[in-house]
Amino acid sequence: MKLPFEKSARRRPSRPSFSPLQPHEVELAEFFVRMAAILGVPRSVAEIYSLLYISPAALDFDLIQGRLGISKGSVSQGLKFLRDHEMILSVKAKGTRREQWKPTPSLAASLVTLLRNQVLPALDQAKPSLQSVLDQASSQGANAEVIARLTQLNRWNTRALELFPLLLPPPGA
Amino acid sequence: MKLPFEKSARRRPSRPSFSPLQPHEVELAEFFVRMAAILGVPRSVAEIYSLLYISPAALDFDLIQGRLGISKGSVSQGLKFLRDHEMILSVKAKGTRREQWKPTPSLAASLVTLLRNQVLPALDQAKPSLQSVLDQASSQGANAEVIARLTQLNRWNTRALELFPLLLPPPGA
DNA sequence: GCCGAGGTTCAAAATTTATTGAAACTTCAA
DNA sequence: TTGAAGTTTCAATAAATTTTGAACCTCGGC
Repeated sequence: MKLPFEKSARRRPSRPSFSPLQPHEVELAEFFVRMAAILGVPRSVAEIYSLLYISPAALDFDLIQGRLGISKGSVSQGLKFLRDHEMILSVKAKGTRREQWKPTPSLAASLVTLLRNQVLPALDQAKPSLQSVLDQASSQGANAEVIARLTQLNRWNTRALELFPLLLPPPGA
Repeated sequence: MKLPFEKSARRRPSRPSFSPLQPHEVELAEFFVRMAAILGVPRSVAEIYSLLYISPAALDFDLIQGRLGISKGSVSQGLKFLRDHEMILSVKAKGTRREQWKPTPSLAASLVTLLRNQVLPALDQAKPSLQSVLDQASSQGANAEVIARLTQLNRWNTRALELFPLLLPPPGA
């Protein structure tokens, strides 16, 4: 299961004609990559975020691709992921067609959004299942302790569904 | 990155001579598997936990292996993981050599332990790196906004390291 | 409309992670 | 001690996830 910190951090070469990552940029990327890994977010996504995070100005598609030395596909998918979770913003300078990306102001808010998006649908989808599991267990005359556990699990699920939206309202709420 | 809920839940046959999982047992397992996946915990581990969770009595190694239809190695590693994160307890009946397993009383506490064990070492290891990143950025006269971001990241890291132990004291504290 | 810069898609390839099972280890009972 | 039940290890294999890149969109300007 990817026990803590084996030989991580294999580096990629930047594309020629783009400046390679500086040591401190690499170090920060490694930090983000490790944190992201806990939530199963792929390295390329963490690298993109990290680069935006440490860059003074917003970056465009080509620069990201060039400096990180990853494929167009990865950049596109990575930016999509980050966009979807509201972790980055586009700052399109007018008169140009290219998008420029920078991190959303609050990393904390970004994390909450990410978590919400990962956890909420799972809880939501689970709701009927959990009830059904409890019903089946009851009707089969299950042990009292098991019933208690399942009841609690249900209660939690419901409570979490109620609480999460309060923690950080979804966009447009 | 394992986008939410594709075709998950491929089932495994129980070993012959062990009763196959009941529908409600399967349903609960699917719930745990999905939740676990968010934290990158493998399906076999979640299945083991789920089975213990819904079983009226503590289960031994063979029963777990038989009913889930997984290998000895997986059972052993799964139990080790769950043990290491204090999510299960052994209830060895005296006069017998076999261990019997059941879930720790509080699932909530188990989760906190799991998180602590995954996150804390990462934060801890990151501390010097983050400081160094900040130093390098400063000495290279980085943009004020970037410095602010990095400073904040450092602050968070430190605060998290201080707070986590309070949330749930490590065993033996 | 047409063109091309700017991005997206998605099947195939590369990589990472999980699972298996046979061999090795431990421990208790006799 | 010895023997074998009970468990762990770990190299090999299987499965899952990520990355790549070439083909394919899409939109704004001409």
